[in-house]
Amino acid sequence: MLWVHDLDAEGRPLVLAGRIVETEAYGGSDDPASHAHRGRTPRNGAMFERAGALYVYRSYGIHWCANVAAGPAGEGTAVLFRAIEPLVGIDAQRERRPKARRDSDLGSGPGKLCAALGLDGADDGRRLDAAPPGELTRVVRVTAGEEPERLVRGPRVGISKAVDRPWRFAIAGNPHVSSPRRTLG
DNA sequence: TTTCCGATGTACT
DNA sequence: GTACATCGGAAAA
Repeated sequence: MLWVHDLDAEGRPLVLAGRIVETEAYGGSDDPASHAHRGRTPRNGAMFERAGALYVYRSYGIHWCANVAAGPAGEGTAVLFRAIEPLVGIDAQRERRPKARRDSDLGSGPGKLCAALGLDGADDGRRLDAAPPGELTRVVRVTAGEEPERLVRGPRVGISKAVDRPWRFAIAGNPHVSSPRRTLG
C-alpha cells in the first residue's frame, strides 16, 4: 500500500492510499534505461539517497512520476510506482483526477497515480520511512500488504534501451494495471 | 477498439 | 536542436 497523509483545505485529516499493483525496477550506472545511468544531476539526486527516499520527477514536461530509492546511498537504484488500485479516499482521488471515468482510470499509470494521490515535486526527497502521521506534517509511506496470488513480469514500458530486461512487475489480472498489458506474463 | 499526435521540463548532443 | 520511465483527445476502423 502507498499512503499519503495530509490535511484538506479546511485543515481536516486527509488520507489517500492504494494497493501497489505494478512497479518497474531501475538500476544505477549499469542500467542505460535508468535516469541514474549518467550519474547524479539536480533532478535525480533522490535516487542516490539510501533506500526509502522518494524520487519524484516531471515526465514529458507535464506529468509527475514517483519512485522509491532502493539501494545503498550513492548507488542510484530505484523502483518506479507504475499503478495503484485506489482503496482509501477514492472520492478525494477522483477530485484530483476529474478525467477518470472508472476507478481503474484513477491510478493505472505512473502519471495518473501521482495525480490521484497528489504527489508532485514538493515530495521529491521525502522519506517513506518517516515517523507515523502527525497532526501537521505531510507523510508519504509504504506498508506491506498481503502476498499477491501471482506476479507477472515483462519488459519495461516506454523505454528504448535495455529493453531485454524484464523488470516490470504486476499482479496478474488486476484491472488497475497500466496499459499495455499484453507484454506481461 | 486501436492508432496518431500534441503538450513541454530536464538532460543531453 | 533531440530524446524522454506519459497522458488524453481525436480520428480511424
